[in-house]
Amino acid sequence: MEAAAPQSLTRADEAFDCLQTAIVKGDLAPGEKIGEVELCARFNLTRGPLREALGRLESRGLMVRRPHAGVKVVSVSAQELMELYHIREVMEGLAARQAAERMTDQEIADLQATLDSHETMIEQAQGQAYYQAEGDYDFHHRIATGSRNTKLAQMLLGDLYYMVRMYRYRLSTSSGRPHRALGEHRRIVEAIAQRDGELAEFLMKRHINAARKNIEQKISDGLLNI
Amino acid sequence: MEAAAPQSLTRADEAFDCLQTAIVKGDLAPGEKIGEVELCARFNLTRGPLREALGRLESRGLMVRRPHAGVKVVSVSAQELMELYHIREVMEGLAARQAAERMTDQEIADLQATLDSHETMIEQAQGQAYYQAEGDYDFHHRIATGSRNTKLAQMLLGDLYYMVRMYRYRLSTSSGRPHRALGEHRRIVEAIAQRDGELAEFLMKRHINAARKNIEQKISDGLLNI
DNA sequence: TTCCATATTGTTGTTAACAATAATGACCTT
DNA sequence: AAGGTCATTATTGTTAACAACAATATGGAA
Repeated sequence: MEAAAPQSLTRADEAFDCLQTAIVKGDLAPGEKIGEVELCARFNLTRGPLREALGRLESRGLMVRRPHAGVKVVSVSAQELMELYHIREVMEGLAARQAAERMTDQEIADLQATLDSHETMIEQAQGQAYYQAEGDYDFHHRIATGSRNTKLAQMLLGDLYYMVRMYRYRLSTSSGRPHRALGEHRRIVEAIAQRDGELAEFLMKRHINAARKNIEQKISDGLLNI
Repeated sequence: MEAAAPQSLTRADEAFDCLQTAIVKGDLAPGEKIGEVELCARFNLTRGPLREALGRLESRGLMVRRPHAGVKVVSVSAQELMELYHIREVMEGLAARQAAERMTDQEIADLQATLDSHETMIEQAQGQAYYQAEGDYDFHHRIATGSRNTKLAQMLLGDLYYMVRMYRYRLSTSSGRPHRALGEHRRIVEAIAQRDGELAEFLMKRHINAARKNIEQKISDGLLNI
């Protein structure tokens, strides 16, 4: 399929993207044992690039692979999901602090404008939580890159977010508390605009902590079955 | 070479380990462009498993690979090394906090015993900083696994430590302040033994922060050329 | 009927040959 | 002489065939 071939992208990269999005979207169910040839057929690939992609996925913790026994999508327990949020809390706290020190004024202005558009989206389509989820992702994405900490951004964007998003799709948008989250986003950006790194870190940590407790609550109420 | 074939380990894993240690030890210089066939010859591999290992290394940020242009070991600037320490600070702080909550009494006792052996090592072989470096690695390794946070341990042990160790070898043991570091280790373990997570987190963050400033100082003094 | 051993089968791991692309050098033009 | 363009070459990316291993099913014995 060379319909949407962007640029000189290798087949292995293609395979990697395909599989990653498939996992995140839930097209490949966690725990499901899946053969290589079946994957090849499903994504129009050959085993060489597929294997390379599989290795990368495994290295990122999205798949587990026992020698000669096949691969399967990793299944994360509720407990492990909470652990992911604990990691996010400290790492994104750091990202917010460094972003407050390093983002350009232009970037901060753009970020504020983004929040405005998120607000109108939420008001217009209340209930359509999809935009909120995307907006939330966009917000955290910008903070991560704004930290100018290459490795930090790489770990957040390349590792953690994919695992979290994997559950976002299944839980149909994590929080369901769009207004409150947006308010918290605004306060974080205000702190960044004032170049108050400590405050930005504190607010970001509290923000993610709140999100974690929200999910924890839902799970204990039996509203979410992971 | 089946001289030291431990167990049913796939060739790709073998290749991955070989390359990773070669990078960490400095046998593969950063920035050096190296061909696949040359790597195959050097490590007695074929291109299939090598390629898979290369993909994993790239995904972990230890190598960069431009399509059709070859691979090269990533070269990290002094600034980026400092960023790694910032990340370690928050992540290992979290690890220490969770370790204080979750390590077994036995594990804590073992950890204390390990510190004792480190102390005798330092006293006996003052100057032989290698053991100190290994001991330091061992200490942080135990805390990471003791957190019972799978993903956190994976990120620390699988990603960050390798990049840091890569420079340890080049700088011939980072700190050169063994006694002070050991004292800090002791206080951290004390906090863990008392199940004081907050204190353990605080002490661990301060410990890594001190290590970072130590290196920063050496760099600004021109004692280290990265 | 249940348990174990064995052979089969289907899978993964590996290898080597093939094709495509980018780097390199020579030649021509300005 | 300097710059650019084109052909060559060497490297990477890909493919398909081969080998090895593990899971499974079948048959027999207790």
